[in-house]
Amino acid sequence: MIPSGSSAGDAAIRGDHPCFGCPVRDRALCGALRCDELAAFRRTGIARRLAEGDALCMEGTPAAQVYNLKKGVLRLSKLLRDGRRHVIGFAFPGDFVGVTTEEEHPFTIEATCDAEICQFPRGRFTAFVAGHPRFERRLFAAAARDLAVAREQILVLGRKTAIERLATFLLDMTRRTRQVPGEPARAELPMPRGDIADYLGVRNETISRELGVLKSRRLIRMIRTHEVTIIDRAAMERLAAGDDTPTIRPDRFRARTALIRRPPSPLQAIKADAASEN
Amino acid sequence: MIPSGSSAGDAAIRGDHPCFGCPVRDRALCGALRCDELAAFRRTGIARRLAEGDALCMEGTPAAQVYNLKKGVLRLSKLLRDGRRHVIGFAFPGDFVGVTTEEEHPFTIEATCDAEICQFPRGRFTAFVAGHPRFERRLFAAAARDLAVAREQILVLGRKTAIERLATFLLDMTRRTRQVPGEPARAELPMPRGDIADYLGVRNETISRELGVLKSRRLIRMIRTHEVTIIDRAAMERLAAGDDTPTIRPDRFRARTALIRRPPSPLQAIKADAASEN
DNA sequence: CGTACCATTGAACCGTTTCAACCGGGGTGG
DNA sequence: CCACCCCGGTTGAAACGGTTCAATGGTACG
Repeated sequence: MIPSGSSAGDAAIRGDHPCFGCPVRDRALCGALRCDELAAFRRTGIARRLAEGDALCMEGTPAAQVYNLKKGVLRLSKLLRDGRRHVIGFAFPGDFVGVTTEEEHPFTIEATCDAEICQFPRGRFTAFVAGHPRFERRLFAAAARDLAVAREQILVLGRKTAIERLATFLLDMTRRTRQVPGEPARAELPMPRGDIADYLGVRNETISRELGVLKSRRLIRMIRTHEVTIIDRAAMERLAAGDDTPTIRPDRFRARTALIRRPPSPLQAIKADAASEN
Repeated sequence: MIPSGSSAGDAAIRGDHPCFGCPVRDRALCGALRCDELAAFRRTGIARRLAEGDALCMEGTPAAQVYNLKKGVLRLSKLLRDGRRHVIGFAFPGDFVGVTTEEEHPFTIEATCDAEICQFPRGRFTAFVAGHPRFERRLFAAAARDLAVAREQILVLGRKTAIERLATFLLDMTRRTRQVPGEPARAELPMPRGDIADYLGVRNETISRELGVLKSRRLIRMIRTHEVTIIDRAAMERLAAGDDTPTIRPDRFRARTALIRRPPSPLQAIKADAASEN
């Protein structure tokens, strides 16, 4: 709806630029800034390194900072009062996290492995955003993307079986993993099984078991504990989309609650929709 | 983070204004517009009435229109390929729906009961937004709220039990229902049980059963099929927050996957977080 | 006054969890 | 240097929560 601002950072960054050598300089929001703007922005924050397990912020604490991930993978999670944890999502290099309109962080952010970030005081970040509409548009576009992703995950958690969730996740992870052209798709899984389980709303034993099933069905191959390759991508896509041909009970997966009460809608809607785009 | 623009529509709308008598004139995005701006905006779209079950748009079809709900409740849903349905959310008066950065509608939007909407061609809507920063800010704020809601729902679907999901939903619905001060909280449920079930990721039989449990536990009272009152709000809040005292097996709900690897973080983070806000 | 549809209730079944044992690699200390 | 331990991952067996299938009740509507 709102076009993301075109990249403005064509000029090469020189050695004295604070973002010199930054792996995400062109990615994400930073890419929307001119060289000098970027430098000014960068100087409002500081760089930090995180070890595996370090927490950036805790759910419920004041949201005083926002973070830009340069390297590694972060885990965003929420807790129920009795200790049940759910992983809302993972953040990858280039992602901004901790950006919220609330006063408190809505979730805990931790490193699943060694990571590097830039960290900006919220007030200065907000002020900078307000002064740079192109940056603001990108931020909006990122929020819109996050929203679409979150709603897709709602579908995953609300209606997919364990093996379908896992297939969906593995396919997602291939998009986050560097691919070798011509070779079967790889998925690196930098987080422990428990994190994947808490992300997919199942227990880690289930992740192990269903990985085993995918393996025995020849859909994937385990390279290492934290790396798989997709052997039969088409079958994986079908499985993830909820269009599997079940092995055991052929009648189990037929239509459940389809019920679309009335197709697109009578005359009125068709006329209205077709009539005017712009 | 980005403040929502202050309401600009103080001047009363006169009888010749296209929004005269509109129940959501001050709500939502419209409230960000001056009287004349609002009139201009309103004239880019048309009003429509929907009967229960009418579809506004279908998942996967081109997103040609955006809609502003004036009256009634809409249901946003997605389908898996084999027909399993999930309700992503409900829309209430004042909500804008169908706003997306994608080319296609990410979900189907239908009326759960008779409803009234205004409908705007996407192109004109986008153009109007681009020309009215205050409006755009509100849109961003709405997206941020939707994102927070979606992530809360992820927690619900990922980790809560059926009865906890239902308690969460009923409490949410009290916020969307007009309350009588001094009386126990009411929740109107304008949608059928099947919609609630598909929203909470369970079957409608489960909704019936768990409503029965809440009733027998004296937490709620059923007024009619589509209205309940909350008798013990504190207990409901505890239940919804995952802090229930289970009746059957006292040991079942103890901490599960708590494991916060390292508290807030070592020196570095404390210093950094405390040091600078703005 | 039937009929259609939603809601409720019952009983058997199944997918996932729970609990427990075991495996294997990497780091540590004797 | 190697035994030991620790911890994440895997595998097995039993239990449970929610589903599935089926029958019944209730109510709006033609």
